Amino acid sequence: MPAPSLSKDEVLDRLLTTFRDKGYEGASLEELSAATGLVKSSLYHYFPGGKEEMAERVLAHLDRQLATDLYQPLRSAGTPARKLGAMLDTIDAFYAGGRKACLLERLSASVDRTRFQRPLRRAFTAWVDAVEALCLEAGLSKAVARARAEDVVIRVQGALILCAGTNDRGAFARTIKDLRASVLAPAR
Amino acid sequence: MPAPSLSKDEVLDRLLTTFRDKGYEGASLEELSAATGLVKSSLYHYFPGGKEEMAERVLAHLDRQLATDLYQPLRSAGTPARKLGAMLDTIDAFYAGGRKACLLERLSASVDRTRFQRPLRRAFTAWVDAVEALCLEAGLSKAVARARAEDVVIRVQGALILCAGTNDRGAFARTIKDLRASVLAPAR
DNA sequence: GTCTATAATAGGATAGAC
DNA sequence: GTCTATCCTATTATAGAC
Repeated sequence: MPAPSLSKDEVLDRLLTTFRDKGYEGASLEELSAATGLVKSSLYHYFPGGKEEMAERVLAHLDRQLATDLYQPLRSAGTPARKLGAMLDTIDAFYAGGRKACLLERLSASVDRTRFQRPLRRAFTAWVDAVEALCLEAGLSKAVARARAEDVVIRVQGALILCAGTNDRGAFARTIKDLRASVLAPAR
Repeated sequence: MPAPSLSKDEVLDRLLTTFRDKGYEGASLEELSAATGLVKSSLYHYFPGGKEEMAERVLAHLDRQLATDLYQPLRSAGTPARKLGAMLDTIDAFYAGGRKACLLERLSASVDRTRFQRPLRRAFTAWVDAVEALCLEAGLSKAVARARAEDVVIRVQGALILCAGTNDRGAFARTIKDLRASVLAPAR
């Protein structure tokens, strides 16, 4: 009898993990197959467009996850400070304290990046926009809010790179800690 | 007659460009061959260890370049403020205002990254150390200097990611501008 | 929908002539 | 040192049975 297959979301989760860990070109169909338990031709059944379609669908999947887990809480009730803290907790957990890479970064660096340009831009912009709204809610000016929001994304991404490069998680922890204190601080 | 061959440094420069633009797994021998004008077996003559050795040697090449162009000026005569400005000018030019990726980031993200772990760590550490020394020279405390130095690398790397992801150079320009004003500022 | 089997090609690497 | 020619394997992708 056929093996119990994973739900679509679970398949996308596993593909996401593989793309994030190996990068787009580094993730072979063999590995994507092993990760999902689906043989190659089954993957083509779900994703007729092959690897590119897998990455695109994974990106859309991540977008939905982030909307639910990261952005939506920012728009809920609660003080800006508490919501910032919650977002940074989520980010810290999501990247396992700097141990895990970011899919957006991995796909931004892929050879086929132009194929993913639009969704990547959307994803990064959504993140910046959500933090900007939080900064505005906390009373910062439009210009400062935008800069602070961009800076959150920049420093999280940069810290992930430095951690991966030095094989030392310290920089990520310090960055998160610093962001907790600085993002909503009054403009000087 | 044999085509006039490139100097070793020129070969390494071209390989560097290819690895930086395509990433480690994205840079095929075909492309590395085209970039250098050397046929595949000629590349193996120079680099018997194949692609891995190419990347390692390119990394060492970059290390020498950075020592000369980025770190050495920081230790020369001049005020810390002027030297910071010069470093940021060099960085801005080196990454073409955010258009070009960073080789260190690309190799940190490669599947074979453990192979490059040691030189990558060395390279990132050298960069942080050089900026830290500048901060100390400017009178900042040891702890603040270290944090500021790490932050420079983190924000440059992060800004490159955000620019690549959003296809918009603005964030890189703003980051460089912000670093000019903030790196050596007195601790609050 | 899932599988086995296989095609078609690209990738990394080597042999050996000049 | 550089080339042509070739090998072997991995990779993407497809055909077709169940």
